[in-house]
Amino acid sequence: MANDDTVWPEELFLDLDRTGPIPLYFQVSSRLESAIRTGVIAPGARLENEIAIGQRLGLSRPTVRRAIQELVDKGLLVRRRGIGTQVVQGTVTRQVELTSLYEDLQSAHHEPGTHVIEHDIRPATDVVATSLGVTPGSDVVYMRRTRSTDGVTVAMLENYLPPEFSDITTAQLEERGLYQILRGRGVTIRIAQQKIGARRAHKEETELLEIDKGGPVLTMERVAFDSSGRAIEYGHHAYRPDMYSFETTLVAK
Amino acid sequence: MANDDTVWPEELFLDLDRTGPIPLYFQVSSRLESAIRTGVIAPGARLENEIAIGQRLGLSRPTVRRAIQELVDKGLLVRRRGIGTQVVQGTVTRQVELTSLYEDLQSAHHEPGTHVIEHDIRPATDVVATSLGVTPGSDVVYMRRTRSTDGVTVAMLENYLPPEFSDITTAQLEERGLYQILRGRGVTIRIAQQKIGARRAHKEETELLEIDKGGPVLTMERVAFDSSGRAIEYGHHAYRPDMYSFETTLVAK
DNA sequence: AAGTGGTCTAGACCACACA
DNA sequence: GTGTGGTCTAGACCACTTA
Repeated sequence: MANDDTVWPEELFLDLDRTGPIPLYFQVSSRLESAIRTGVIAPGARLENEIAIGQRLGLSRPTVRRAIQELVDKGLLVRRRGIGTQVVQGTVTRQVELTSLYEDLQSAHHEPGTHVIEHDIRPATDVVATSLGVTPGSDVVYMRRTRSTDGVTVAMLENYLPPEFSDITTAQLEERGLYQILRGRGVTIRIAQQKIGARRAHKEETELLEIDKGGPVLTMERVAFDSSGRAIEYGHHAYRPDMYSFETTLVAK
Repeated sequence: MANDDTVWPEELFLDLDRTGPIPLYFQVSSRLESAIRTGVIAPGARLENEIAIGQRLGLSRPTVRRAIQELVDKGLLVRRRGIGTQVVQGTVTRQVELTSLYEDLQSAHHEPGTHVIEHDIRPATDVVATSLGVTPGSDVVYMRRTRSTDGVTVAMLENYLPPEFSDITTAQLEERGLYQILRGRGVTIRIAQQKIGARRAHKEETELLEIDKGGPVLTMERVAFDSSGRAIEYGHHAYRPDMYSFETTLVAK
């Protein structure tokens, strides 16, 4: 038995709720995550082995393993067979998540704003029809918006949705993020395919985003699917590169 | 019991190897994945329930669940409680993986080439020192390379490594990707933090990447860590945006 | 009411790293 | 050899969806 294992404050895990709807593995992993992020458990610290943790918390090994696996997948912990589990040394940053830009900006404690430039119903071009899985020429919902934070315009967003969303109002779009509106209608985005690139700003983007003439924009093209795998949204977005970038943490399997 | 479940060809899973080193869940998930990608199992098709699959294959439910979970994480399958498991409708693309550009290009069936412009040992600037976790001013390995495919230069790469890698030769760098060299030395990259953005090309990039003057480049900044969580590589790269973009599939938890 | 995935248990054997 | 994580089993109960 190794004696240099980190032993975290007992209190951290003593009030697990076995009756409520929150899974035990999630209660453990989220508490462990905040302990790591706040530095209560230091980078490089070694955890006890899985069975010992299980005994300490009164949980079976698979449950403990699942909690640890969550944090391994987030890049906060590293497991090595024969060695043990350690807190990663490197800086900890947030994952790129499946949220809309509005929520990204919101959670970063800024004041997001939206302006709707166009919002109508129009026939689907071939590219749009293919992405959304509708027949070319059939009606789709189109919207073009700008997104600003603290008064500065950071992005221009063009989106296409299937016709069943034609009752979304312009006022709703100015108030909330698109994904928030969809969730309010019981539609949850589950999978998104994104392609990130760069190009010169178009004339209109130059004006709206206050970019120097011929300057660069960061672009993202996305198709999003709901829980049943049906395409819900196709969009291409242009971002002011000095105001926005994409951060990711990749974990190798 | 539902009778409209997809039943795949029995042969697909009848030769599971229980003696070899390949986990059963991996054998099942990889076969299922290729069956989906080749269209043997159609988009939208429904799978049998997990217990039935287990009986069919002679596996326990947790093992079957894990195999399915692998494909859910890749965005190929969707699971809904009370409903079942279905193949996603949308187009299937490949995940952004933790590989170097060299291997990305290689696997896309192109001929990658590398040219080393600079390769030396120099004192670490504050940014580099912070990223690699070394003391500012101490020696680090520096390299600047261009990467080409089919004779066209697509990227300019600047990288910094800890001093223990000072014996990597320029010739090695021209032959193989950096990550391949590191793996050959027993160093495996496990976690990487990336930041993707855009800016105007610098003068030298304009020439090397044959970009119009003042044109855009796609940039990536990365810190990579090994299995123990130690920083192994810091780099910032510039890509020709008409030749390269980043594709990702995001799956919401 | 029946069927599904979501969670959890209490064990077991194995491969790998290290002293 | 000892300790670790990696895999696997054979059950159990629950929550949710659909009929």
